[in-house]
Amino acid sequence: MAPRNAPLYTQPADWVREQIRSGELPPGSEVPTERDLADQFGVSRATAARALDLLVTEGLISPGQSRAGRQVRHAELLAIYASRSESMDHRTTAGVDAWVSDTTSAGRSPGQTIEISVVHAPDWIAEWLEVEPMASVAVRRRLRTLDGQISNTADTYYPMWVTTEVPEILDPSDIPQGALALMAERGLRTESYVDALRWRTPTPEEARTLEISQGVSILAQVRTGYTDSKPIHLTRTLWPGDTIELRYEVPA
Amino acid sequence: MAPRNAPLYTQPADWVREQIRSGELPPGSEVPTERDLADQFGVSRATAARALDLLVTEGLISPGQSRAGRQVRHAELLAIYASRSESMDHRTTAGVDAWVSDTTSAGRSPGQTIEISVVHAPDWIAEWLEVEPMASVAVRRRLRTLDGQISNTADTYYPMWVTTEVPEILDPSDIPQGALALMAERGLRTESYVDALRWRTPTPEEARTLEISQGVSILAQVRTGYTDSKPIHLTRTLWPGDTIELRYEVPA
DNA sequence: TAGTGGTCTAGACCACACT
DNA sequence: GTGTGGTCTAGACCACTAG
Repeated sequence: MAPRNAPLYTQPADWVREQIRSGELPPGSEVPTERDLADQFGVSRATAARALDLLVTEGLISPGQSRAGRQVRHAELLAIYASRSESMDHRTTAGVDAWVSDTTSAGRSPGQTIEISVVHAPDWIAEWLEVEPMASVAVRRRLRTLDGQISNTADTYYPMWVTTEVPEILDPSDIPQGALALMAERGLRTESYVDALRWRTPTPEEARTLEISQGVSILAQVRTGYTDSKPIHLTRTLWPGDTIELRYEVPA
Repeated sequence: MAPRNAPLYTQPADWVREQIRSGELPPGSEVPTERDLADQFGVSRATAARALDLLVTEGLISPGQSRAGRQVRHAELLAIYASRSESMDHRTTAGVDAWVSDTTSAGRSPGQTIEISVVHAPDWIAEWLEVEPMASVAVRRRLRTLDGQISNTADTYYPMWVTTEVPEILDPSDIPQGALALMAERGLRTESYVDALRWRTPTPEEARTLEISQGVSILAQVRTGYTDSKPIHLTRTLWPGDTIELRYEVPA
């Protein structure tokens, strides 16, 4: 199976991976310690550690912290429909936040906290929103949880002229029907989206917020909403890269 | 800037990263060797190596191979429109393969090689294509290059009943107008897509094909095409995860 | 208190690709 | 040849956490 000259650390890695795959090590259970693995395979602790690091980047086990050790991660792949050709219009007007409705219908328990602030727009935001660099923009920062675990962060930026039309945006409480529906009521109906998807390593701050290790990468989804070819909002959602499947349903 | 108890290896990493950012180390230039870095910062070679490994996973430098050393990578982010609300219909009927037309209009030089085979469908393909597991399906494997460099692999799977309608699919030569346009001529017009996007670590074989190191992750884009709510083709495109920005333009 | 992962050192051997 | 990165060893110290 393995190539002739495979590195030594692939042996412990393959063994633990197989233990997980077969169910011998169920989700949540303790992974053998580096020292135990080293003894078992007759390798140094560094080699055993490298094997486990491999499984961490594969998302199979947690990084482990001091005495707590490493555990087998729950392999719940979250499938999110980022666009749905029929119900998109329904979602933005149904009076329910899309995140809440999507995850609830999947049998999960979502939650979110909201913070409002006004910041100077970084270059990439200014470019998408077509405002001057360093211009003031309003931000609604949402930290979303799923079944009590941190799932993603969603920061929505609005040009200031939009907030004068829809001042509720600056209110740090939940907007029951969703901000998009509220904007539509004021004549700012989102007519089209552009999503830009990038996959990168997190900054230390992002890694801390999402409670992931630096080895795991993240998916940055930047959604810009337009009305009359004019950008009116931008949402950057950061997902842990290995637990998410994004789906787009589009007419041809 | 750095936290108080930052690991030692962040120092060489930060220094080299800054050299690249400032242009002191331009794309294509040689990165200092592990041994030189170790001397310069008074650390062991392992620590210097760890610093450079960090930059590899960030996509800033190449992994390096024996005497060739490591080079600063060309930071060309390739932006691909995976869906465009207006020109989608145009692309599938214009008589030009979408990959060729998109990259050519961006001023790049695309190329691709094609292999045809018939295989038993793995579970996940059988599920999307709604055929029996292990049923025979036809595959067109394309290895695509951009300016001479390997860019991505695109494997398109067709249920066998489709190939009886469009036997040209089994011909291992380029289909000038594109397979989708040809299918449309035979009454199999793709009416809608579903794209499923996942980010994961590559298998050793995938890493070899795409000529990337195992540390870098890949984007797997699985596009299933439907006509009359029936799946008629599935394309799995594998991109090196850190060089690609996928964009979806969708009506709301 | 004891054991864990995180980090670091100072060596070493190897395959490989440039010269 | 010669220097490179890839790998491996056998130690070590530390912060942290569970019991």
